[in-house]
Amino acid sequence: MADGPTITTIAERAGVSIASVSRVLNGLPTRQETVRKVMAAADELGYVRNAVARSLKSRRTHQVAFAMADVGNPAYLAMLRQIQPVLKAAGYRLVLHSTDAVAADEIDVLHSLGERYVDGLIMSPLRVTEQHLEMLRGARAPVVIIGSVPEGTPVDNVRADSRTGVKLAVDHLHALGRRRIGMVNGPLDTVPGAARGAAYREALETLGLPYDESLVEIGDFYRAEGGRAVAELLRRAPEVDALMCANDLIALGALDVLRAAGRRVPQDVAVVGMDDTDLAAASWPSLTSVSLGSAERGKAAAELLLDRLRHGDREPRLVTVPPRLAVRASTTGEEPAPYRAEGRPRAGRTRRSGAAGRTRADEMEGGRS
Amino acid sequence: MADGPTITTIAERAGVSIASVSRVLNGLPTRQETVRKVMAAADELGYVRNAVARSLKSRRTHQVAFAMADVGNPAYLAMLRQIQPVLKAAGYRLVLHSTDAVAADEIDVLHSLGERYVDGLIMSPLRVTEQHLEMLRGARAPVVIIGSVPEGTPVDNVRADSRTGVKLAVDHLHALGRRRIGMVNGPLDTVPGAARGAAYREALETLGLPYDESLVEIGDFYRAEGGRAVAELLRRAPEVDALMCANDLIALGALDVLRAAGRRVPQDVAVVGMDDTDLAAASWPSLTSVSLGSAERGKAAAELLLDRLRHGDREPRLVTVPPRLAVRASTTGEEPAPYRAEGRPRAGRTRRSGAAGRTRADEMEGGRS
DNA sequence: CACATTGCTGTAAACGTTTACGGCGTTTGG
DNA sequence: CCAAACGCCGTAAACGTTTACAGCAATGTG
Repeated sequence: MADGPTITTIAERAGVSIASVSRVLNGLPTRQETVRKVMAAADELGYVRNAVARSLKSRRTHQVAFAMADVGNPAYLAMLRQIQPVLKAAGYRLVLHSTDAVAADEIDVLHSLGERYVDGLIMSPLRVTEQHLEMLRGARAPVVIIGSVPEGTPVDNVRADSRTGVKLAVDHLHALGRRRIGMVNGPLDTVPGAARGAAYREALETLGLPYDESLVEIGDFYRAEGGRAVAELLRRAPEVDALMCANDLIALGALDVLRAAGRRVPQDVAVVGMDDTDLAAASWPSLTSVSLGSAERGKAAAELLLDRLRHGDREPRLVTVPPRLAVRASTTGEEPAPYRAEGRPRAGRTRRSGAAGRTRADEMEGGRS
Repeated sequence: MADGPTITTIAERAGVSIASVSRVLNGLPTRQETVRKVMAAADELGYVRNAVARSLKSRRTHQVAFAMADVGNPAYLAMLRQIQPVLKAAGYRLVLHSTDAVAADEIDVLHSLGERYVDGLIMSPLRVTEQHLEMLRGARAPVVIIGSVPEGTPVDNVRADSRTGVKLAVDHLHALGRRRIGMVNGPLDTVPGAARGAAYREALETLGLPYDESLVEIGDFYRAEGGRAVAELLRRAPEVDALMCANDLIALGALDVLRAAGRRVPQDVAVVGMDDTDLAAASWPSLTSVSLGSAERGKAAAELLLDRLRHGDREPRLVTVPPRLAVRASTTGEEPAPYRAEGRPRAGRTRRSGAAGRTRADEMEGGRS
């Protein structure tokens, strides 16, 4: 790991000044002969530009930070998946922060913008406090917030429309004949929790259904907590015939508990998740889920930031991504068409009755087809 | 976004030299009075240290890169999830690269180490070519490879033991009475593809089972491709009674296609995945999967790198993470115990026979319980 | 009281670039 | 043939830090 070559090394070897080396390296007009010498020297030495020195001088790091609340959450990962290629294509590197859903960490990240190790930041805060706003107003680099931020805050903003999203889902359930539609939510003091809770209430109202507190249960945005909340809700309101879950993980927990309780999905209880993550398609029955456009939001955020980095002075912009309902089996019972069963489209399905329930491993004996 | 304060600004305001400011900021011995003045000035100006300048001088960026092959792959995400907190705790930032499984991008990342924008790199290459090795030998910063690298390469190395992993799975299937065990693999010119394919063959041999080419199908490490491969395999070898899938996504594709073909899992065909991702637990039937310890490997890699950053000259180290078989319903038919169905442990499950198959959405009418 | 020691501080150099500026040699125009 | 114009190039300053070194005042020692 011997000290790498610098433009000084190259200059010496090529017999020119460091200014010339720099000019050649940056493609500024230079005599052919000099270009040749410098290139040769650079090649022989295996020279690579020092990004740090370059950043110091140019005041551009070509790095962008993305602060996600939770590295485990598929919704944020969907954003990440879109953000990454957009930045890469534009020649930016991605610095990844995880704030573990704690506000102090989010503030830390905003504060650290002062260190100028990135040119901008994309952040998706779980809650937006007054302190957040204050830091945003004084931020030392452009910030894009994924989530909602009060009008007048000098940052670009990408929003989901969870209100419409929840309405889509509730309307769908209503159209399927469900009338006792419960909700399983995450904490109400988070931005998504509050928004989704309110939207649920509103959607019921629009449909003329009563808002019944016993049909609402608060847990957290994780599978186990979601399951627990559903168990509680089932105990309290056994007549529930549909569950609006505030995210897919909660919905998976719901499926677990419903299965254990012997309730059929969707015949007895229909289930809807939110975020339309990979898990929704993987589960069985596959999960009807409200897509809040995480991927699109990520992409939009990255593009807003890049644009802002190019034209620094623009007015702050607001982008709202419309929701979409991905209808799957957990409400309709209809599994989406699988891959063309190439070469084996034998019509009559060999479904047997007692498909589930055997338990001891050593009872198994593969029934050849 | 007015130009932020620098130590020069502070020095002027506090009436001291920049050297003193720096000393105070770094906690070097200084007169109380000076400390007070500097701190006051720094506070009033909202000073934050410029990380770039600091890095240039100190030759330490406090950044580490993680190059993953595919931001969508849950196995890499599991690594990421462990790497992130380890680095954060040690005061390092994480720069995330996605190489999209193309070798040239991996080489690029290795090359870019010369820019010295990170202190070290963790990389999980899909294949290790001669060019990789050459770059690794000349790398300008410490590298940890997750995957396998020939002995003598001067990098730390964290390996999974997929050979034992596959063996665990095949033995498990064999113990369940399966004798026609197929394999659905990814491309053989990738490191995991080659290793898993060979391990499968070897495991069969150990058990005295014949290696039958018609039971092996190559697709790619994704769900749709996996499904297609399984459809093909079913057509060719309908008697197959177990499928060893080279990762969980392929296994999900297998479940899709088996369901569509009316084969029951596990009664007709048992399915095993690899990587034990979140998807394995989410699917239904839940997926028996070989955990290759992605999380543990990520953690180990991060720790190796940090250690290397502290003691630069150490011998390269090799860590092998043992595999584990997560047994679930896709082989035993036994769903893992769900959450204690709090307050509703009604014993007899109300399983009905025709649980699946209704198709038209408007046929639905929630049967209240 | 002279001198060494101690404790703080400021000046300046360095990290590796980019870039404004001036100088020099060659070409061009009158 | 001289002056102006032009093309290249090198010197030096700057980006914002850290740190070696030297200077200086106050203290301690003989």
